[in-house]
Amino acid sequence: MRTIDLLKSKGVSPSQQRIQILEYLLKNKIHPSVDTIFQNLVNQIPTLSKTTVYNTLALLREKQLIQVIIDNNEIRYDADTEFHGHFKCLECGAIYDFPISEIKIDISSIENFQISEKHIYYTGICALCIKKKGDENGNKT
Amino acid sequence: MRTIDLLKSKGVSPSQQRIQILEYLLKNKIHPSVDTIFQNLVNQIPTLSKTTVYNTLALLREKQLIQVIIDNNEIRYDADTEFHGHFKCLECGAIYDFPISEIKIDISSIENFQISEKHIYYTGICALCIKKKGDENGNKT
DNA sequence: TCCTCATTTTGTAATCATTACAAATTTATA
DNA sequence: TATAAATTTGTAATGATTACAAAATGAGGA
Ligand SMILES: [Mn+2]
Ligand SMILES: [Mn+2]
Ligand SMILES: [Zn+2]
Ligand SMILES: [Zn+2]
Repeated sequence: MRTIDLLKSKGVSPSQQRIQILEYLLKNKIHPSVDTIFQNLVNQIPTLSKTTVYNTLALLREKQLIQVIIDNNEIRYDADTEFHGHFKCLECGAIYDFPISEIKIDISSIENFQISEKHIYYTGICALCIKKKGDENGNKT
Repeated sequence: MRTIDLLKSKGVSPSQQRIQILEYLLKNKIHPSVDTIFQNLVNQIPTLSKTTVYNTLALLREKQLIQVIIDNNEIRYDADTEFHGHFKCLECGAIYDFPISEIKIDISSIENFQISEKHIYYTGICALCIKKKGDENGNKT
């Protein structure tokens, strides 16, 4: 489905800014921050305002076209709304996806609760950064 | 174990501020924010500075005496460092615990990653707030 | 085509949690 | 007690997010 139709299907009128922001998220699965999105689109839309990025992301989230990743310092965004886990590398800042097939919880403590969002968020150091560190230590020239 | 000994066991010198902050977290399992902690302790320690609360919490976290709950607006703290899930009520702001016995993930995508923290964070509306809402609608006087 | 009104976008100022930092205080040690 | 190290404090700075009102856009009707 084209981005325009995706927006229309949720009753959102497809302005240039909205199309571009959603398209950026659909094409760049890097869980970008508001600032990353802004920096990458301001070339194509020179008049773009950061407020528009914030407003649009809030709207897209409301319409469940994107999800938000709770992060320590800044919020990051994801056009993949299927349930999956996220791993944030504390070294390079990258956020990786990982699939989750099942969670066993004793729901007795949150029985009758109405759940709207589920976040699985790991932190640590990614394989690339571990390797990089190893190389640095190995190369005692 | 007394709070003082708990601190000593991690090599942290037990100042009055540190004792009180950790003790507060141990006795009040409400996942308080920095501000809640500060407001509740400033009576006992009138000279207490919010910076000290921040510094102490960062130290206690480093020493793994407490864990941090990633939240949308503000960071919340938990002296229970055992792995468990958190549910935040979007209505009243309360954070509930729930036990997790097992998570099945396909680790192939994050193989060789070094994991340091695992967060399971749900949001929604708690049973109390659902009931409250129902009562309000039912009481059409 | 031009006008009008609703929607959307923009820019700036305000907010608010967190951090930086240097001075003041407390604590440990000799 | 004297001295140095560790800790705490208060204030200023930072930085992401939000509020808000003016400017731009765009669809529909005369
Ligand atoms: Mn993702
Ligand atoms: Mn907890
Ligand atoms: Zn990395
Ligand atoms: Zn509630």
